[in-house]
Amino acid sequence: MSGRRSAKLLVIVSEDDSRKLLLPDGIPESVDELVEKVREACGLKGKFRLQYQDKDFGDVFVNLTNTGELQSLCTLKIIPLPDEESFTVQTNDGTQSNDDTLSSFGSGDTDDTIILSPPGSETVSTRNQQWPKEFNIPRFSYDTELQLERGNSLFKANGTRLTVAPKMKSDILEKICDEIYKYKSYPSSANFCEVSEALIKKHPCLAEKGSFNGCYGWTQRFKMKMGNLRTQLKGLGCPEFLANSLKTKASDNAFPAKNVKRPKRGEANHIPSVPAGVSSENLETERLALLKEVKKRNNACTIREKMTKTFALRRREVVENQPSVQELQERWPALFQQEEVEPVISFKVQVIKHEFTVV
DNA sequence: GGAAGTTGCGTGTTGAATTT
DNA sequence: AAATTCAACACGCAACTTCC
Repeated sequence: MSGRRSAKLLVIVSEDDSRKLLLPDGIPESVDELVEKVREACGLKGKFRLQYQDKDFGDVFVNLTNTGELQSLCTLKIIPLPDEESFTVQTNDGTQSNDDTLSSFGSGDTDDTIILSPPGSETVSTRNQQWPKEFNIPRFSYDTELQLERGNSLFKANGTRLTVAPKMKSDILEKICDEIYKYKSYPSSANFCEVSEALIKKHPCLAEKGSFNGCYGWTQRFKMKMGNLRTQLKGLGCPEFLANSLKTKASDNAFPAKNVKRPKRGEANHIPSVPAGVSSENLETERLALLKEVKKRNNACTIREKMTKTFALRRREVVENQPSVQELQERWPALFQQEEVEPVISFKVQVIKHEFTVV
């Protein structure tokens, strides 16, 4: 049991905000009491749940249902929950902030599991944020913002809608698709719909007259812009899209899609970018080093670190070369160790759950 | 189970707007 | 005026869904 002895806990409020929580009366017996203590100490508003590091599962964060799991010096993580009121944090200087990082830090989801993010994994993939509950419309260029401001006040006054000039349209499409790309390269129709609804909610002067929801045209434009963006990125050699390219795989250039299976819906074929400052040669050296490390005992930490580092190289091999299991086993023996398999299974479960929430 | 219809994606192209 | 950019369109195809 938690006992009545004083306790100290580390509370991770957000990615770059961790705080020490002193509990002179010890760890409370109920989770609700503890939540209130954390809320008071950190100045939190809105709903959140707590997660603790579970020793049985290699210190991954697990939802806290019983304070008996805790001891002094344990680490707690705050997971903001979707709420009618937005989640806010009292910063150390007393001001309140609605921290954007929170939405990316916590899952912001109603799932009971967390996304496994081993240390340093954020450097492996450039896209580590889940699709937001409410899509944030980015700031456009000064020109566009000025016109929108005027347009919106005119719309308020007499319902006049703004006629969007081509330059302004380009600016809106580009900025929004850049924002979309932070989360997904293949958003669903529902995603596009959310984005265009968020756009006309923020800028009502952009609503369209003939459209059933006022933004169908924008939805179509975003779809096309994302398609054009993918083509553009593929042209620049972005491996994520080269892997999905039909033309590079087709023998018959006249009909590039002929006899070439497209990836199934939801299949990412994702190849993450190589971390900045790291070359493929470096990664190959790391792979060779890994071959030696797996032969040593009690070496899980080093292996995990090297496997994380070489994730991009491994994905490239799998997607581009489609090696057999045997080849993969020879080149990446650590991949078949229990420590590496478990996170993969967890991740797959996450992906499946995510697909269900999308559909 | 299979035919028919729908959706989503990549590709190539067009034409208007913009830049050089 | 020529070159470039980019939104938008048409098309072919595979994946997927619906209907019988």
